[in-house]
Amino acid sequence: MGRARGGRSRDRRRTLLARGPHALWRGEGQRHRPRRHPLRHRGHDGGEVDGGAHSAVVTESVREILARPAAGGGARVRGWVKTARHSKGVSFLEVSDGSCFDGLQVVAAPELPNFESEVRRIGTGWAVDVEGELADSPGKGQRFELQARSVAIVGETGADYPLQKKRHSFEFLRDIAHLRPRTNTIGAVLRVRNAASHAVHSFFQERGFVQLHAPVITASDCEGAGEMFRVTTLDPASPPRGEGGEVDYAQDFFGREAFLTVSGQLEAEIGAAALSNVYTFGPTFRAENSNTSRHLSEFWMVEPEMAFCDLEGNAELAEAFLKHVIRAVLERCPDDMAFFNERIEKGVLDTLAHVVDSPFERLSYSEAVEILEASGRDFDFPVKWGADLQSEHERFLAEEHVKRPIVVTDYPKNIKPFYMYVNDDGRSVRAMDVLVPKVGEIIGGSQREHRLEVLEARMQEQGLSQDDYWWYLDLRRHGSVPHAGFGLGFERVVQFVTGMANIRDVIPFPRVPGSAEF
RNA sequence: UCCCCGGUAGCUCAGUUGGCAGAGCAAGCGGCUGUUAACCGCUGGGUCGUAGGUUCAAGUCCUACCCGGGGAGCCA
Repeated sequence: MGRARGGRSRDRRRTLLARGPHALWRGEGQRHRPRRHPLRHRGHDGGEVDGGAHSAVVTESVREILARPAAGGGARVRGWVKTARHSKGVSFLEVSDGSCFDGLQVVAAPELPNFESEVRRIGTGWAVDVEGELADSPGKGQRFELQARSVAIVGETGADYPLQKKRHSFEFLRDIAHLRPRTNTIGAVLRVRNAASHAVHSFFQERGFVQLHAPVITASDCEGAGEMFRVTTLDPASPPRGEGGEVDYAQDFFGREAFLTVSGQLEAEIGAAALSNVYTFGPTFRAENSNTSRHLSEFWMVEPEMAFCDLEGNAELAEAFLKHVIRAVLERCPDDMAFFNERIEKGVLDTLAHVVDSPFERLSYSEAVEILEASGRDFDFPVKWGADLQSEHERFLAEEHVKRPIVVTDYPKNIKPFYMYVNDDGRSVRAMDVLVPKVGEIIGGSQREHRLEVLEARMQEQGLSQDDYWWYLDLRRHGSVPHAGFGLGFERVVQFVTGMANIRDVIPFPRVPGSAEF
């Protein structure tokens, strides 16, 4: 960011960047205040702020301009040209600032002093600062247009600017992740992702949950879940070694082995054992060599944990939660969602409306097995009580059998982790998976084993050291209560809502095996 | 990690039985009074993923590797 390349203009840009968040905060607040002349703005201290070309003050966003009740009055737009159409007597620029799906059409006439010298050269991707009069547009495709009084060039593009006015493959866009937020699709994804993220917090906050900040660095391999990324400051070329030649992690930064977290669940359980209802929402890391459209090495996970709660309450919360997030996105991003419905996955709006309006299907694992056995399908993997459900089984249940999200509960004990509550039948645990069409497992959760003796027995069965989990066991010695929670893959929710086929395209900077550019 | 498919211009792709490397878009130049992925004309642009091999001749056939996609496993 602060690399000193150019002289003056570089410095100015840095100043703008430095003021950015503050200016944005003020811009957000504008919506709740009476409208005023868009070219004159008040600072937060009430003073007038320079509306000149280099002010850091955010004027109206394109979204706000397009939401004006009527044309007339001045307006200013700063953003990036999505497409430019030039003819001899007029130039059209579609300018987008990312505030909404649509750009604002700018009409530039030859009377502008820089029409020949600059305006007619403007192409896709140029950054511009335009002031003018907002008018009803005589053309089709937009309600308003900005008739420019001045068009200032802020930044040009080189001849090698890769984004064109045509469809690009998502594979290509991943290679230019620094530019792809400027595309229609990724821009829409990022706005939807933002709305969904906000909805995660609003859902829990409205219900009195406390957000618990789980650690990113952890010393124990929490659930025995998958490969973990090691965190170390030892010299990889010559780490200190013990007498047997093994690496001596006692000399490492934390005095022991450390890793990036694969789940905040165990810490969330600590929170629930005091604050009753908590949730975590943060990045999670898995070093699995997974190469699929549904896995990332770094992803965001939402993990609520509730004291005095059983599996039924857990499932109810999961259902209410998904519906809340979907409703929030539909309400807040209608234009973006219309685009996804049209260009990315036809019918996704109907699917989401159906999900929001109908209750999730509930099935026990045993019932699911019976349904699969009775389906007459020739599955690649045989269906048998005791074996985990395969992708093809989950897909059949969610996509064909009920055609909406489905909650499968009470899985065989042997295929689930040690911390899940053992049912009275002794062979199943109070686990649940929420399966949705296309994406598959979107939520995994359980009622936790809060009985010390049972938990210890389970850990012994699975060969886990009680020393490593001493604090987890200690929670069961002091005021232990039934509790439950789940983990939800945030990117999978965004995938489900947008209809995007590949999870790498719903996170701004995807990390997958062999790739951590940007 | 396994199975299948692919890699040709900046992008998206075509390339016949092994016989001169192609198109559309983009870029550059010119034209066009209101466009909507604007339109019309002209011009430039190639390590055919990489390294070997077969052949008079390889984008095309063979081998290995690299990268990407789809599916599977693992999971969220």
